[in-house]
Amino acid sequence: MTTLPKSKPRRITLDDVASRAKVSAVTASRVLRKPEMVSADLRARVDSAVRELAYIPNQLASALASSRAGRIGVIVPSLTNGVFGDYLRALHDVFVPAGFQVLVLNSHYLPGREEKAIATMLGQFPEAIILAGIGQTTQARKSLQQAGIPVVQTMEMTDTPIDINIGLSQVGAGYAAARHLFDLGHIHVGQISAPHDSRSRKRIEGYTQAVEEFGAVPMVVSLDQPSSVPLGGQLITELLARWPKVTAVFCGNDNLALGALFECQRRGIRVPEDLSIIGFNDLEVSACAYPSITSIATPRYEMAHRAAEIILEIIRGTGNRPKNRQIDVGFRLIARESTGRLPTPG
Amino acid sequence: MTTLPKSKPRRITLDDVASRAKVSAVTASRVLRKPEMVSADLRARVDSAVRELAYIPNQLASALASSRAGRIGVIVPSLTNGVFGDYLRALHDVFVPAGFQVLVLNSHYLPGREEKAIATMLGQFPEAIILAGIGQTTQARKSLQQAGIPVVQTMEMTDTPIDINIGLSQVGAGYAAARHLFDLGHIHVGQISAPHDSRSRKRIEGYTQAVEEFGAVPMVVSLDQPSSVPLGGQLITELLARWPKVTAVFCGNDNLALGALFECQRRGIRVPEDLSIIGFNDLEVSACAYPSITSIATPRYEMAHRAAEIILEIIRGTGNRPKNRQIDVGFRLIARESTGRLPTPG
DNA sequence: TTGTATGATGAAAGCGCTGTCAATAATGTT
DNA sequence: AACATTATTGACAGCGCTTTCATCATACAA
Repeated sequence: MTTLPKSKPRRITLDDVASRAKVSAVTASRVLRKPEMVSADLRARVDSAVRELAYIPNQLASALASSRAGRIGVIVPSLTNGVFGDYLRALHDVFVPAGFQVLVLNSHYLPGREEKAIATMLGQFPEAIILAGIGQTTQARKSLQQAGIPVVQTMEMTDTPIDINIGLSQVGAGYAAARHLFDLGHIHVGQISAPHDSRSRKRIEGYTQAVEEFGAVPMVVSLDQPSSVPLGGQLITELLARWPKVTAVFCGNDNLALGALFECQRRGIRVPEDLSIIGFNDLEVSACAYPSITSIATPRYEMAHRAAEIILEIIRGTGNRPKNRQIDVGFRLIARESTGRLPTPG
Repeated sequence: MTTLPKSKPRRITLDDVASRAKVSAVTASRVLRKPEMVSADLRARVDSAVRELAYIPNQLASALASSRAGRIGVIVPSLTNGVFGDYLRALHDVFVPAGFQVLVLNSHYLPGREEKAIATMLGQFPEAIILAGIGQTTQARKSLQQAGIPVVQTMEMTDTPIDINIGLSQVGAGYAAARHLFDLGHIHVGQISAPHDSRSRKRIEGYTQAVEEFGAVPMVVSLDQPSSVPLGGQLITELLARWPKVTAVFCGNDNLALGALFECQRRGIRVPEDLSIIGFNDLEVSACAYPSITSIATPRYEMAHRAAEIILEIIRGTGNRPKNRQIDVGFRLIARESTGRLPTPG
């Protein structure tokens, strides 16, 4: 293997800037990191050298030398799921102004992929890691604990957090959703979901609790696929085929609810007169659908925002961890047009 | 400032692995990078040391030393917009198996933010950069050209690519959408959009061309906001208030189309009998909405896939650039239920 | 047997930057 | 005037890894 004749243009380094400004490299570095330590004169010289050479600092070298990468690692199970839009936005809103970079990796809802993503992330020396969910593999937990950086598990609650846990009770929220339907007088309450992640399964658990409490029969249809709007149509079709008496359905998330709604419209099933539909997550679309979709609002933005603030405090502060390592941000039922009282016959 | 008493646990390094395996650091490194160069005996010893110590290589150091970061920089204007879901998935599908990491930064549809994102990205030593759109600032173009790495501009076409351009004619696609409505016999064809990005504006341009060609009057309502489903409802309301005779509308994207559809349902406007609606991008939801929404399908997955493959070839290949630096991947009109022929009165 | 490819291993030298600490100049104090 | 204090600046030594390049066995050919 010989070197290509194409001479690769050498990149501008700090030394180039320094020699152009006729100062030492250290001074040039300081102008960029701690300008207040450098006299106005030299600072100006360095600044203009930076500009003239269009110098871009090599973050790799910087991070290696200072062992502060200025990075926050985030691992989410999906980039396309609207749920993580608000979540990521909140993280950016806090970290970017604070001078941190947010690195996002996708676990595709697979614990194995998440483990790999965590290893990759750790190799980048992040200063903290934020995870969605609590279902990390044992190996992953170990690596995270060894890393000695703040780790925040979000979205759901656990009694054995790796480090810090901020989320909400998915079982409780699932229970609340089902309970809402029973409270409206429904007896035959179904459930559809794409239990790709443990949170969906927890919500089913909550549903089951409510069903048992009301002495009803659980009717669950689920397909282990990525959740999507069309899937909601498929699932509701299956549910109604299996249990024609169903008058209300709890959909594992708002996308499924929307798909279910469309399918009902297509088949002339009136919502909520013939079938009540409740979703989960309260995506933006649910409020403006027709009919608007009842949902459980999860404070995703707030949750991520608080996670980010806690991390910042730990990183910059005295290193003290917050007193309570477990924070429950709760949820809220938003009743809309898609759920209605079961009409008493006659 | 004193050192914290909390002794930070030193991280496992390659030297730790090497000494545990009783080999030199170089050998340990080779076991990880080029295992075939090391004898089976030593390889086994190093491998088990890696496992026992749960060693995670420091990518920063690795990248710095080899000046190959193994990273591809991607800058998209939005993470929540479903359009970029397929796009990012395609990039992952190609790059991850090839041993590259995909770094995603968000420009929030702002050229200034994009310029900053490009600078940040360049500071990470990516081996290639993929951009959405062609509207980079002059400064950004300069930095990119200087970087000496492959740069791919996607989503739309330009005659003056920074390096490589793969996309589709947004003007042409906008024209096709409007034309479809005129061809169905409509005369009063409106347009609604959230022209946050230059692509939306190009599509309006295409619409305007078609309008002129048919000797009709352009009727455009737009709000410079992030596009969303509810916004579609607002915009259609405004459009119908201003031009009540409108019988067909071209929505800048499928989210707006969906919002418009819901608003019509709410107000008892029948789609397509009273109003035809065509969207743009062909998101998954459009096919299963009721009525299903006519849209222009853009080959986002294919486009990103080809971009990724071209980059891989350049990086690993002889350094030869492809012959044609401009690739048009086209688009496709998908007629569905939401657009119909204008009923001839009487 | 001697010489020479071949393969496996390690020593040393950075990659580009920042932390530390020493050196110097500028200022204030008695 | 002699000293102490403070503000600037630079020399040097790594951060953890990879890339030469030299070294040493080993295997092969003559």
